[in-house]
Amino acid sequence: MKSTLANRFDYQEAQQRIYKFWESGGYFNAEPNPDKKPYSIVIPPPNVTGALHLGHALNNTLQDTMIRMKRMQGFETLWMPGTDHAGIATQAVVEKRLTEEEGKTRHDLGREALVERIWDWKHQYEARILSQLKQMGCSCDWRRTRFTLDDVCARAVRETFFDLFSKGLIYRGKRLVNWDTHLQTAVSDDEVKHVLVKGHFWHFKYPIIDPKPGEPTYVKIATTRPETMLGDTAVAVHPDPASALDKVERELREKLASAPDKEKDALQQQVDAIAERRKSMLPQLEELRDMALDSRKVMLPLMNREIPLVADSWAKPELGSGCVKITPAHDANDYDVWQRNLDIGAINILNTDGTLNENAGKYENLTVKQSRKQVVADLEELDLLGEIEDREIELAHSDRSKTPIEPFLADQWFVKMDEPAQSAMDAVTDERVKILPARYRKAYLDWLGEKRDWCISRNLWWGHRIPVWSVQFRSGLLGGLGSTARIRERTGGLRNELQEALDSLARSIGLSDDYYVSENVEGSSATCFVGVKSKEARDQLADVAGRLRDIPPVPTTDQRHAAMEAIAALTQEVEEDSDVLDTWFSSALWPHSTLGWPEKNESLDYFYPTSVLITSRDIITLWVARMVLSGLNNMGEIPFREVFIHPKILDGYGETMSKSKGNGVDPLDVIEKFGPDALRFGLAHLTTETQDVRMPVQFECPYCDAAVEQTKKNRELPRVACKKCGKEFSTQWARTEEDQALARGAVVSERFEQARNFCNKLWNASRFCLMNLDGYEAGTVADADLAVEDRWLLSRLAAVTEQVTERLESYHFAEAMRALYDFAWDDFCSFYVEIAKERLQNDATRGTAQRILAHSLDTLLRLLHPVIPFITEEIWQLLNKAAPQRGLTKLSAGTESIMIARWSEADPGRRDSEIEAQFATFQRVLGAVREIRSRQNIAPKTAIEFSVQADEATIGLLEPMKAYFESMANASVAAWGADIEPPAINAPLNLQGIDVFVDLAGLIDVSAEIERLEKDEAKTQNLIQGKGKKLDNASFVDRAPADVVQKERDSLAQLEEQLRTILKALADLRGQDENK
RNA sequence: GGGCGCUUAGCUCAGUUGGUUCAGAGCACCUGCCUUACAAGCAGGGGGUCACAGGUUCGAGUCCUGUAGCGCCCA
Repeated sequence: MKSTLANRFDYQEAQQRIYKFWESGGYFNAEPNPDKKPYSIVIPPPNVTGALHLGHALNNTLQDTMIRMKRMQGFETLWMPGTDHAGIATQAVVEKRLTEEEGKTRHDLGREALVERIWDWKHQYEARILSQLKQMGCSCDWRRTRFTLDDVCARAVRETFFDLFSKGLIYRGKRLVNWDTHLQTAVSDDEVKHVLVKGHFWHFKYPIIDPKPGEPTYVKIATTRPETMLGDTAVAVHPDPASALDKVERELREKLASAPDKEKDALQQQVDAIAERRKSMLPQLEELRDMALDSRKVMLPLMNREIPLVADSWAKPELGSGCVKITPAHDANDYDVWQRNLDIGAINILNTDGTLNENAGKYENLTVKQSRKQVVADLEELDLLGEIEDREIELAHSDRSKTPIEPFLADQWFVKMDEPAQSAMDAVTDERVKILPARYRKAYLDWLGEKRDWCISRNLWWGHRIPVWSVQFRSGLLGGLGSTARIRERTGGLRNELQEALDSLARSIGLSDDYYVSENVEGSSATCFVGVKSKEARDQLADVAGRLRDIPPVPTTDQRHAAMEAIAALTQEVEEDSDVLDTWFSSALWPHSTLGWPEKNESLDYFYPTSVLITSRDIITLWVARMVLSGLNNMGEIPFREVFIHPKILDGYGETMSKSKGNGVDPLDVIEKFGPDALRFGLAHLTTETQDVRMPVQFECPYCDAAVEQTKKNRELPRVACKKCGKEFSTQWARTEEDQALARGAVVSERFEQARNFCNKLWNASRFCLMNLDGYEAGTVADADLAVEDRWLLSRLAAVTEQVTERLESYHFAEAMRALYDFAWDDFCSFYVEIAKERLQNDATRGTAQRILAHSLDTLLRLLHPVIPFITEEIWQLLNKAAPQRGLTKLSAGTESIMIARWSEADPGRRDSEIEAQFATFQRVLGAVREIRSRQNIAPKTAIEFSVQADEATIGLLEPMKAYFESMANASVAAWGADIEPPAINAPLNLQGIDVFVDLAGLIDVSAEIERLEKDEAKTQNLIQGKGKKLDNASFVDRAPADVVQKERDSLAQLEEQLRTILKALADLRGQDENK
């Protein structure tokens, strides 16, 4: 075995073999087990739009690390995997491809065919994503894999919708939505990004109708979107312009009083401008206000529509003309004005595709852009156009299509948020859900605190269809006109009849309570909505709809037939809502829907609430908050006890990584180059408490492996030339055949090198152990048999075990990695293994050294396994062969897989600060000898002698380490003691309380040594001076704690001692120099 | 406009409850080593006015205030 063990871990070969071994062992599987405590995590389902990137890799590394540690700690551990359908994003990529490759739109294809294509896409990317996770080593229970659009999730969605619907928490309303004219759907506020663009500010004049003498003949307004004037329904003026101006002035003066000088001028100018306005404009604004109160009107040009002047505080007397046009259907602020002045009405001038509709008169069918141009031209013609200013405008863009958003009045479904939001806030405020790091609590609470109703409908085809049907009653049933109360009574009766007929229909196929007839549609007495719970119930309504369109009914039972006839007698049209639900509506249910809710089952009971959610900060509001409120609503219980928010990975320029920018890193490229363990260790090592980490990325030349720095420029090119070999390689942008023919340059980061090197170090240290376990005899080790270095290592091991456990459990991943890295490299490899080399040569010491090596390697592997599972498993298997039984005080056999080995628990009894201090002294002296050796350029093969002057206690500590100075520094002790004579020609090095002298007879580079000592002298002088000053400072001596002062005094004395040594050595050397 | 962060070595980052032989790590750089686990390594070394300005304190990279720059989120 030992001779065949390669000096590098072949992760390419081992990766699949080990993963299969785990899977076939069933170690990933979780089943409710009353003898164990549950620990569960649901994966933030990656969306199937594309493959995973480095951010996902980080996210999943952290989850797998926690899962693997908890599994080893004896918890029944479930990591629930799955993917998300991501409505808009996925439909958009498929539609885009459809256009690019076939020149077709979704309408050419039709709903069913498009959805089918999206399913194809989903299958392809889901497979890719799951494969990526597996290659990373993720230990999910794959049997349970879910998709937000699968049957299990769909059932949970329908159940939730039906519940909220029948509680009256879901309603339909005309609301201003962010309309994406390209995708032709509403998008949520969170999917809108504001971009600063260059635009204009156009000033218009609207004539006043029948001005009285002395009154103005027109009002001036301004807009950044001229075409919206076609939908104006009012012009507003402030109801109390005088006090509004006063208020603004007061605020400005306050600001002025405390402003720094350089801002004073600008503020003063603003104050002056207000004063000027009060003089020149206030009378007219007050007059307009009076006219508004008198119900006077203005003439909307081009449309020749009379629209009222209204008094509303949205008009700002300190800005522009003080008057503002009101377009309720196309501006959020104007919409609010409408809500305060309902009489003015709202006129929608847009079609869903962004062209103007019939309400725009002669501008119908023009695009927004065209109509804007035309409106401006026509107003100019009428001499109603004022000045045009250049201005930068924050323009809302759809994050999905990158096209400008049009505010648009549309029918949408909403969830009332007051109560759900409050419940979700309470859960965090009272810490049933802990958000870590705590600073993210604020974002969560602030957002929920707004309690804005949640728009849950999306005008898409890909997603959960909204389970609502609109029903129109037969007109004859409503009777003639009557009072509002009469109509309400009558429609109420019809709804009851319909509900009864639907209940009967449900019962006829063995369902119950699957329909809920809601209030009438806003403004209509003939139409109401029916919420539908189950899929079966939905199919019944589809049949009813067919029956109403005279499609012959399928043969059926009498009861069902009767119920359908009853419904048909009541209704003349039954229609399914064509929209789908916001994706977040289904992902909000993820923690319980994946466990089978609403079906009651053991897994749900056992694993819910989950233990922790690990995610990144950009979806705290979109997802985390909604999961909490959905969990509380459906389960009556929070979905997870903790939320850990990890950093985002940015590129070297501080920009987020993304495929569309070309700076995205594919985890598989990193795995190929550095291995899965290095990917994971590297990512965990980055996970500090900061909110972002930077990762400069490079192209890797496929020909010569050179790293080519990625720049903002070359990252967008289809081909890049290697800086080293000059050959060109292709990038992700390669489209032409010529480009694609070139070898592809992967995008990677050097930041994984450290982790790769660490894995290699671990591999080789293990290799060393394995090679030296020949003749290993299992057995416990008595404390009396432990050497200094053994006790030191065991003390360190106990400390590290405790640190790693504690740090991982509190999500301090980087700190845990640092502890492991430092221990494995510095303590275990650089010292323990080096010392062991000497001991392994000696039959008397060999046995104990082997046992400690086996035991400590065993422990180290277990501590590392959650982060670097592959390499630790491989070594574990080898160790099982070389040393099947291991343990210090109790022997036990290595488990068949390290995955199911017991997590190491720190033994506080092994902690020994004295031994650690003693060993540190040895390390310092050894370091001093090595330093002098190196300074003097003494070849490693040349043996040297050194002396140590220190108190007897220190020498006593060093005594047992004597042999190791020889094996580790090729240096032997000439003399050591409290009172020794330094060698005649020596290089001294001062440690606190210890002087090390290396005998340099015949070896010395005198001038180099003098130079070094002079530097040392200066440094020491400096320190002495600093300390002297400090101790001369009466207030320090008086006010600082006594022990601090004493420490300074001791330290000064020591420094002075050191200085004497340096000066003496310098004098000797200078003498030596002259002698030469 | 509001919120949350960041600014420490050429680069990417650590730095606990404020205490001068702890300003540190990895990469990069320099010197010397193919020392039988590891050259993806070993032994050493150089390199930082801790963004800037104030303040609190006997003492500030660390606490407070302000300024500048950068990033992200929300309006």
